Amino acid sequence: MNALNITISSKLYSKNPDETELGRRILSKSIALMDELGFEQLTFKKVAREMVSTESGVYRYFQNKHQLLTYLINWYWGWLEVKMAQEFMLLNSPQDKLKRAIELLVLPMEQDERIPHIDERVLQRIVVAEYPKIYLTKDVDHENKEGYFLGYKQICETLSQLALQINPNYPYPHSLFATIIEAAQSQQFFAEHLPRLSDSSGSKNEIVRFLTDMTLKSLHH
Amino acid sequence: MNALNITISSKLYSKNPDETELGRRILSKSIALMDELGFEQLTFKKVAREMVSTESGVYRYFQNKHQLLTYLINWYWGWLEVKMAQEFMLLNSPQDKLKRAIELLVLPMEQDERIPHIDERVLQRIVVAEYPKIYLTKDVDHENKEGYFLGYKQICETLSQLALQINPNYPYPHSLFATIIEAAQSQQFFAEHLPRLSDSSGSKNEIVRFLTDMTLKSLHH
DNA sequence: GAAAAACAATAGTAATGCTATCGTTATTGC
DNA sequence: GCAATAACGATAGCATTACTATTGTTTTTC
Repeated sequence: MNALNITISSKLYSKNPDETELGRRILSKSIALMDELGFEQLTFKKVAREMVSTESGVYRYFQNKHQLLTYLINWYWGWLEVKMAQEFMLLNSPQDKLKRAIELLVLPMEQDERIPHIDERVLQRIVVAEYPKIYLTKDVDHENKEGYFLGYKQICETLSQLALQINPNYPYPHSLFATIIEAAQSQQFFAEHLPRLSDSSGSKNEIVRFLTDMTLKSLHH
Repeated sequence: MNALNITISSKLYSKNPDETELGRRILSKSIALMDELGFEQLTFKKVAREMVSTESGVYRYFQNKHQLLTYLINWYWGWLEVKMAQEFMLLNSPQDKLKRAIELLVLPMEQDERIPHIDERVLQRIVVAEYPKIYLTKDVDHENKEGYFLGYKQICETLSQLALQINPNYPYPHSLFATIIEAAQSQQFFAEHLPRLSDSSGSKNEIVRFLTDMTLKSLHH
């Protein structure tokens, strides 16, 4: 738990990085480095150098960089969930809530000053660029039991419940929102790097419109 | 080019594996091993051992395992494209063609005896488990210029054209089919490993119905 | 039958992904 | 306030990985 009450499975770290200076420096520097180098080129040695500590220092908090990435991505989903809960209180219709949820998934977010060691905008870029790597692994079943993907599943469940308020007979709410959440990430990536896989080159608002259109039409009876 | 006229960018290999015995053995054994071990655990040394040759033998055909994976996945898209073209000739309405395309994306396919060194069903499993790794890289822009993703873009374009026959005013055909193609893969993965991100635990037909519903509703005006 | 290409075999190298040890410095409990 | 404990920094070590290079042998091609 931290300032924002984001819960992350304790299986996702050896020692909670949120509770110490050194841990928060690991988070801060590994977010910056992962964004710069990408997951494959990141090593704990480089993180250690950047934060002026040692490799073994990082290993005391995370077993390996895969666990670190999983932690960061779960942190992001947890944070998004909190944001959504806040914003939903200001809205009434489930349609409006879904629209707002899609905006939060895609549009860049402002930095939260209460958490200075995590740059949410950079973290969002990491999620876009790396998120499927946390589950596309031979260990997925084991890691799933350990709660590695709770953040993702939780946000999918929340949005599914909203969808059923619009159309209680819609048969695929989880598939729909897993697809929407994934598309929210991959369309951002495609718009930037593989524009022929997208119609929204440039504007993120175009992606929001596409996803909203797809969601509401799917739920229409 | 091979028996089926699948074209793959010559940047995707050092020496065309389709043209020699050794090359085809590399493809055959690396498909089996990648399926068994996963991309991360695969090494050229293991492939060499399996095919009774040497590491340097594999390096003569592919610069590294990332290029090998990209080759395999492009081969798959090319092959699917050929399949679709064949089946479309038997159908008239664009709706029927789209439905059939979605079935081909999801349902297991039969082995093509003309290509004994490639097991299409195993290759399909590899695509489900590994496909985003080929573009989620810091080299994506450079590799894109080299034609690393032509197979994916081509199939997306073909389906987009079909969609516009149904609704010429639909504004997001490429985004739609990039999303459908991705969801076809990820829903198979989720149904097996992360069932709370899917409503189709078990039957692939359920996934087909979900994707068809989403596609046709999206195109509805 | 010569030249060129493909292949097998082996060696070597820098980097990676850890694990282990050990002395020093903080923190905590009593 | 002091002992016990945990955290940290520094360093070493090791098996594996991801290549690159070399050299001799076989096969193909012209």
